[in-house]
Amino acid sequence: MSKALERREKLRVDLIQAAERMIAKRGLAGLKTRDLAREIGCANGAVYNLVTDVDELVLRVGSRTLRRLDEALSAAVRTNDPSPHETLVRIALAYCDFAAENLELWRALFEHRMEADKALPDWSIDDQLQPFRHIYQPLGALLPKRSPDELSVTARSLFSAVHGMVALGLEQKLVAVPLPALRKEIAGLVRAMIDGLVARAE
Amino acid sequence: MSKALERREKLRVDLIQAAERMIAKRGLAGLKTRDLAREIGCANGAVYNLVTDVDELVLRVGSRTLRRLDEALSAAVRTNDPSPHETLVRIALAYCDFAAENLELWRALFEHRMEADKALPDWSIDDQLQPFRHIYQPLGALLPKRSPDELSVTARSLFSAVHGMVALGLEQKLVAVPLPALRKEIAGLVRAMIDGLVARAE
DNA sequence: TGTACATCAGTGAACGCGCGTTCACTGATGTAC
DNA sequence: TGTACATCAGTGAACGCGCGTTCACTGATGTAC
Repeated sequence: MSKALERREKLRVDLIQAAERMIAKRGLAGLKTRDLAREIGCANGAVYNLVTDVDELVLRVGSRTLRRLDEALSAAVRTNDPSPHETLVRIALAYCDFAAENLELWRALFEHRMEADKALPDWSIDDQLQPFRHIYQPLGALLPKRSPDELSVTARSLFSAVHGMVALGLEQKLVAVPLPALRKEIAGLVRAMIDGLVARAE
Repeated sequence: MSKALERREKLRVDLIQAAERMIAKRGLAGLKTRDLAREIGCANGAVYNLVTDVDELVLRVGSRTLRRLDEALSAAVRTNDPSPHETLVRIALAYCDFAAENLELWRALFEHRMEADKALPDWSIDDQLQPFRHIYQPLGALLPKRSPDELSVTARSLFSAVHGMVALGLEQKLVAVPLPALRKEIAGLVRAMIDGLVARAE
């Protein structure tokens, strides 16, 4: 039996990786069970032995994406320049770079919607909260008088603002912004935001 | 013939308004030609005499939404306090309020994607650029040394940042943020951004 | 070691649903004489 | 004013496609004796 379980587990991992590649290449809407089955060498129906749902599959891929994002942000935090100011700028730029390099996977994080009645599993919710903690620390150093709750809220706002710039910047719907220009804009606005926040806190 | 044309034109307007109501109520994904036809009292096929496409219909609704957004922002600009600083805050809050009050219509603006090969018609592109001009003016007053091009870019960034806060704030996917708290956050961060931008420009 | 049996992963055809779009047809409205 | 004809909006059944999911069946793997 152990051999069978192993095989099954390997196939499950294959499936999730194939789904990841497929989303990365063709976007969330390009994810099809039949193509996945062909890719990992099994029948269409077998997918449902490995995973209950396409929804679950998307969430598993999302989980991997969030973990990689988390690593990218971690790397941006631990660098030689420990100034919280510059750390926050690096985090913002790392976010921008990650989104640019993983465009479709990153978009999938926000595009995906569950049916109204189906709840997100706990492991997925957990994943989604991780990235915030990187912002929380340096922000606390800059705004020492804020309570943990206030800091959470501000961290979230800061993240949202950067997210907005990245999202519309990479959209390219109307105006194509070259990536270096976008990075420069983000760095500038993050510095301005932090300056302003610190000045107002004094 | 004029009678017929009039009737046809009225039906066209009915159709677009019905589509608007339907998106507002059920979201972009809830828009169905058969429901629309029933709503305006004609056969399913007749829709295609009034409009070439569902895509066109969505863009027409988007056009109306953008026009209303534009009005809301205009109203935020012309108030008794002419300080560009506070004007920008009012614009941001007006954007937030508009999004909250027109949640699904506002979402539809960003969710809708044309098929890759089909281009946006000119009138639609035009509409989408209008809202920026409200930010441009007061921002120019605050940053007099910037060139028009630089100002455009900064205006866009500022808009994107506010958009991000509104988008994630209204998402409610993980953490539900009450609207008043969101407004306060936005006002705070916009003030900080502007302070920072002005300070850095000196 | 060998045989009978049980389990369950794997198969792929078929179900089911939803929906945008088309199309042959009709009937009301308008025009020509 | 009346008749024949043309036009074209309006009809709704049918097409076509895509795709997630199910399900009766098979065959390989593992267990009991």
